[in-house]
Amino acid sequence: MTTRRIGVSPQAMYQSFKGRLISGEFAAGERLRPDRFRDEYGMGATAIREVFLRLTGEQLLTTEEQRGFHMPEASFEKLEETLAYRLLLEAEGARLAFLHGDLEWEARLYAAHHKLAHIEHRMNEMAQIKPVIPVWTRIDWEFHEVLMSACPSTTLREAHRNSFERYRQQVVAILPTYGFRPETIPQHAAILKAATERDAEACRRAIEAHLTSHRDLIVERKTDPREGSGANETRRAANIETS
Amino acid sequence: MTTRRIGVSPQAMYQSFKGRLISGEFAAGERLRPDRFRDEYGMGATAIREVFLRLTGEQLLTTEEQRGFHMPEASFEKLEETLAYRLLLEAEGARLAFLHGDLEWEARLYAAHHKLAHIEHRMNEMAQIKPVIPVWTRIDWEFHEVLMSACPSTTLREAHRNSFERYRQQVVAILPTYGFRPETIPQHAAILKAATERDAEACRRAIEAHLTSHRDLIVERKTDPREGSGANETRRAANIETS
DNA sequence: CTTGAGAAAATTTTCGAAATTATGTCAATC
DNA sequence: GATTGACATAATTTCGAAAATTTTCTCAAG
Repeated sequence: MTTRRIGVSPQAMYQSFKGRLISGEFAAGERLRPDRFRDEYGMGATAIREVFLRLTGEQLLTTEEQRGFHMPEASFEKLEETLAYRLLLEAEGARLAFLHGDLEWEARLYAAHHKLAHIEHRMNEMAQIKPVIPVWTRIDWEFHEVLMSACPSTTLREAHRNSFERYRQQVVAILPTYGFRPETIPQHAAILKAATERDAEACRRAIEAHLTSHRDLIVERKTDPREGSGANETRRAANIETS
Repeated sequence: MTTRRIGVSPQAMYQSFKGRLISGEFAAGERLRPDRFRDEYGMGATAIREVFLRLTGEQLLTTEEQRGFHMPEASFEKLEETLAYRLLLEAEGARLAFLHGDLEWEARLYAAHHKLAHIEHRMNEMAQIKPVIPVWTRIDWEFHEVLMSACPSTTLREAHRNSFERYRQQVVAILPTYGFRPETIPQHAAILKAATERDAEACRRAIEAHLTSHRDLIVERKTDPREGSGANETRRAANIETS
């Protein structure tokens, strides 16, 4: 039903590859050739190419005619733009969710927050957080997705999902901690509190504080360039390993 | 340079077809088979299919595995959702444009408004506006695009473009006048005035009044169902002609 | 008259090869 | 020595046909 011969379905490949695009596996600007992933997914290059085309439509890949596919360029400006974009959508979605969400929704939000707080407290005591980044990314998404889930507009929720993905793509390309800091824990709690009190403006401020706390990190790095320009070196090295 | 053999480039086909998707040529839910347009564009079905995939990523087409491509479904709910989505992005974009726009930008906005007011006054005196809808759509887009152009976030401007296209797709599928009414003229003028005064809140209200004036039309039709359910009949008939 | 199984038809998707375009190399010239 | 042009190489994109899937049609049973 889901598998064809020995390969995976295009839909599964789409989901899988999107996860890789926003988890920092590839460096910004890196060229991605479809036939490079043929064996890995057991599909023809054309089928992979079609998945890439769809990801291009979602701005998670770029393409120039006759130049192939590339990872989108990353920059502080782009990070700020996608941050503001996501903030705009998430604050509005949360506002609408506060108007429509019932007790069931509140309960699901608490459940999602509990999972998130659990893993984040664990990360806080780990020396290397890199291995848990993919699972943390998923749980972080689940929390913000539950927050939006009581918003009745599917259009807005799907746009928010895309903004989340694009923001994360910028974050993992630029920030050495992949977006996690100890401050993240009370920030998520503040969002939960604002949601409980149905205070849209407080929630907007909490989300903004949550997202913009990355800026401190950027300033720190800019004044303390011990390890080069950031996370890209690690990323590139990881790529060399796998090829 | 732009043409290959006898056909057009995929990029040109993409632009052209997107125009057709938001001009009401196809009915909501209609199935669109790539090979149907092979002769028209002088390309293989696969190349057309790839353009469709990209448009799917932009939500201007839908696809289900093994079920081909379809026009997105249209409904009053979806119209309201895309309206709210576009309003959110355009109001924010205009707000930022007010902070960054210079005199040159203001001048371009007046130029765009002049063109728009000209064609809208002409439309107001026409018996059949349908033939000028494509050119009006383009000029209407130009005005709103110039309004956004002083917003420094490319991310937001591109998201707004997509919201405009998706909103228009809903409008032409549902509203018999394709979104044009006599009230449109002073509404555009109100947006221009708010921009001149750099009043973000007034601009937001003007855009909202502009977009939501369609609702009157829906209410009118619902209480006066002289011509069936709306514009779809005309649309479907036009399709039969061409097949 | 409705329902269901099986087969035929139509459609979507995939594939490998061909055509087109970009890139890299090397020699010749200024 | 640097630049330019031609040639060879590599990569991307496109194509038509084959494979896989869904839909439609037929016909018999309840």
